[in-house]
Amino acid sequence: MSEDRYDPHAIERKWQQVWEREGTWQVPNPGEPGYEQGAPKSYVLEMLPYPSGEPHMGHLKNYSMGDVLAHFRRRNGMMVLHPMGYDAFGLPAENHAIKTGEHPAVSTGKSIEEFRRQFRSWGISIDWRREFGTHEPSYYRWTQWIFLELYERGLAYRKRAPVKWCPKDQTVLANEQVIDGHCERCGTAVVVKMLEQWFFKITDYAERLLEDLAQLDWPDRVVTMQRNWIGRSEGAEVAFGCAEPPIDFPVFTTRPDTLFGATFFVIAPEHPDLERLVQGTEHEQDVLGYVQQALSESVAERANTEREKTGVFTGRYVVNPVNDERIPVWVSDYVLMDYGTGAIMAVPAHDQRDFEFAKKFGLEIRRVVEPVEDEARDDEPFVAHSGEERLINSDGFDGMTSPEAIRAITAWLQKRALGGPAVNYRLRDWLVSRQRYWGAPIPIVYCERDGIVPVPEDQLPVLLPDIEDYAPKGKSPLASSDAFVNTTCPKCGGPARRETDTMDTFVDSSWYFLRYCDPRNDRAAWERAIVDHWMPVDQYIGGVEHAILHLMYARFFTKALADMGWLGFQEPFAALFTQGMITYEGAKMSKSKGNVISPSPIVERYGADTARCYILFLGPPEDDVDWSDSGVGGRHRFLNRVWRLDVEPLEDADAAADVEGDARALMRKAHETIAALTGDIHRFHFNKALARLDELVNEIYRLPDADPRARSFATAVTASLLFPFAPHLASEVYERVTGLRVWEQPWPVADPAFLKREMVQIVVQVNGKVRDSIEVAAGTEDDELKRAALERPNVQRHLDGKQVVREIVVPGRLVNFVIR
RNA sequence: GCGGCGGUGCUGGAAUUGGUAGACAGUGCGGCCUCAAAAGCCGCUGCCCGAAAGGGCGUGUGGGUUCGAGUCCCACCCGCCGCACCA
Repeated sequence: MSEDRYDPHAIERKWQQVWEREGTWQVPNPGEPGYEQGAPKSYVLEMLPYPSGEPHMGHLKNYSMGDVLAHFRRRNGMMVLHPMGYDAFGLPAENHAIKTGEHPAVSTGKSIEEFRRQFRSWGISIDWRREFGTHEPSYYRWTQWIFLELYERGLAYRKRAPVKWCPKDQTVLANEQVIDGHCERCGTAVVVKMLEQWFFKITDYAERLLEDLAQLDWPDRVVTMQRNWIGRSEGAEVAFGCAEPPIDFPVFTTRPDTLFGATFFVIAPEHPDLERLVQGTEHEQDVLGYVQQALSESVAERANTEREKTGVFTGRYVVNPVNDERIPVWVSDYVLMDYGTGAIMAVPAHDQRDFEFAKKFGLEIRRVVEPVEDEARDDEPFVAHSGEERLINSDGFDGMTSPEAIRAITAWLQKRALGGPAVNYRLRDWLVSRQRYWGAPIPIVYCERDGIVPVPEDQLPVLLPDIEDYAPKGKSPLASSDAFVNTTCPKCGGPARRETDTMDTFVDSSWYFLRYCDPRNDRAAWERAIVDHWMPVDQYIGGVEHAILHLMYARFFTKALADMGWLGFQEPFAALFTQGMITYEGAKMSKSKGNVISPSPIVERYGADTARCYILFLGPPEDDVDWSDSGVGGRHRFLNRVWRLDVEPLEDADAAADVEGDARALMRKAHETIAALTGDIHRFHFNKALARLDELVNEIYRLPDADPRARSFATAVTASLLFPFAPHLASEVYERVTGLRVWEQPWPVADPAFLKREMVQIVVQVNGKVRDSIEVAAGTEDDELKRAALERPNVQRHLDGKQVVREIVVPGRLVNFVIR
């Protein structure tokens, strides 16, 4: 085979045609023809791509990794589900439409076409029969159905609330889509607006989302991020009552032991009861003016902790339930509506922020917890909380330690129905309305008589209409389509208006992994038995940037749908691997920055096998790497060397069982490689796996005169192990050597008989420094080892007649002489 | 501030339990082949001393444990990531 050149394009075309023709990577559902009863299933899933432009290096890496695992698991006897689809709704396509007038469906369609073409050219082993885009009515029909299911159970609700608004994209955003006060998509500073919007009640699941993290085989840092995001904290809820007007203000605190130190009260500018509180008072104008100003500031400005505290007095007082003291109510933007109850008791002696506020406005600072030592100064708050401090100025609780007081005061409150133990979560409900065009319409109509009416299931999908003008105007572009908006009430038949907002695209991607199991079902979103068979995803692979958003939402959907009886499991992704990003010149690749590197020039020049191997050879897959093509040639050279291995056909796998000498060493190397590389794949050490194949191939080249049977065997092993990484070349080489199809062969198993070494190298140290090494038969006795070591001239020189005080022998490893 | 991760040649990286640091690759240099080039093949490529044999140093810094430390312990420095006026 050495005469002809390695022509990756011819080889890749050939094998892709075979797989295409034979449907090699299709996997049947249980009960369908070809389904192997009793074979373990494995669902290998890479996060679905957002189709914009063409694939970049990150996609190549993601799907190459997934493909290695899919192939590996198939050859280990598993039925592998390995599907592909497109997360096709979303802002970039819509913004493109605004700029060019090209309908998002058209630009998205083109992009999908290109993604599909390239994925196929990479030879990724996908069951293409299961492919879909989330923008297809046959898909979003069921997205809408899920919305209605959530609505029916009170998990989707409509509410007027302060929400994050992006002035550039002219749409609301979920909390999770606001990064450091800026829009996740376009980077514009986000502001707060009062709007009526649709929410999903993810907070009902906070505790379970937290608890079930324990059963997941996920990277620690992703689990930590989710835990932080859910933000569970234990404390107490305490009601502070206002007499005039009569309003109760509950607060959450983690420090009920400091209740006697509460000298004032602060509520957030967005607090729904604020207007009522100040109505008709002389402070009303001041307060409303302050609220106006606070709301006009960007979220980022407000989050700046360096800034001096601001606020105004409301003229009202609330009563501290532990001592009946009247304390003044202030409004300030340092209190967030997003956390707790939007109101706080201020304890300036023991909280940094309250302290700053009290200093600025001359409010009382009363210490109620005594420091253990005299470390606390009067010009700063005492916030330490080691458990040893004791209470003062707190009536019957004086002398208790903080932890004791927390329990005692909480119990005291509970007994009098003034409060009690409480758990607070940072997690907020998921805002899903978007005032944008390119998304799944929310399947709701508004009727003057019947109010909010869900679109009946048999009228789904609510189709996204074609429109002329996609430009955002502060409300959904769908609102300008009379034909869409005007409808009849499903209940009373009277005139009604459709909801014109669309759903956040994260809704689409919160259940796509379920649809892959049963993608052509037009009677239901899925059949439970089929989904229960494939799910959960056994190995999920994707970028760490989805650690919170997508992964939290998908978990929530799974739990909610399981509670409804549609699913028989609680967690969607049993194991997760987060790949590192491929940057270019230090920056994240993005179309807007124009620094996207496409894999296609490399595929065109060197072939897909080279591209796949190179992207996995770059380094540990979880690490970020800066793109450079400087090593592509090296991977291509390696594949070329595999191609040029000139060996005789291998009659059968045992042909080389009894070879001797160099051939024996080669056999051992082959078996060692099988053992080590198999472990590498289990641990996602793909770069190491490929390095081991380099070593094996180098060894075959180094021993041109070894028994041809051993060389053939080693070559077949190389092709077999290379297959998950470079499937086309590996198929070709394997077939030429063995006449067989490599993917139909079980994954090779190392033969322990070949792993045993008859000779081992023993390092000889003197005082822990390597001075020589000796080659001895494996299993040589310690005394014999020491004797052999002592004979070495270089060892002698270092011993130099000095006294050996200790001899350490590590079997199979080393001898160390300790001298004085 | 809180939480997490990391620091190894010129570069990407390797080194199960503490046991030959630098596998494998890239880059560079030298050689072979060739009319020439490409491709390929061979050798060298951590720093310092040495003709060589060999020796000294070396895994962010300082200390410790150990016969032996990239690996374990303590302190520190630097970098990256996540969260953050969280009550």
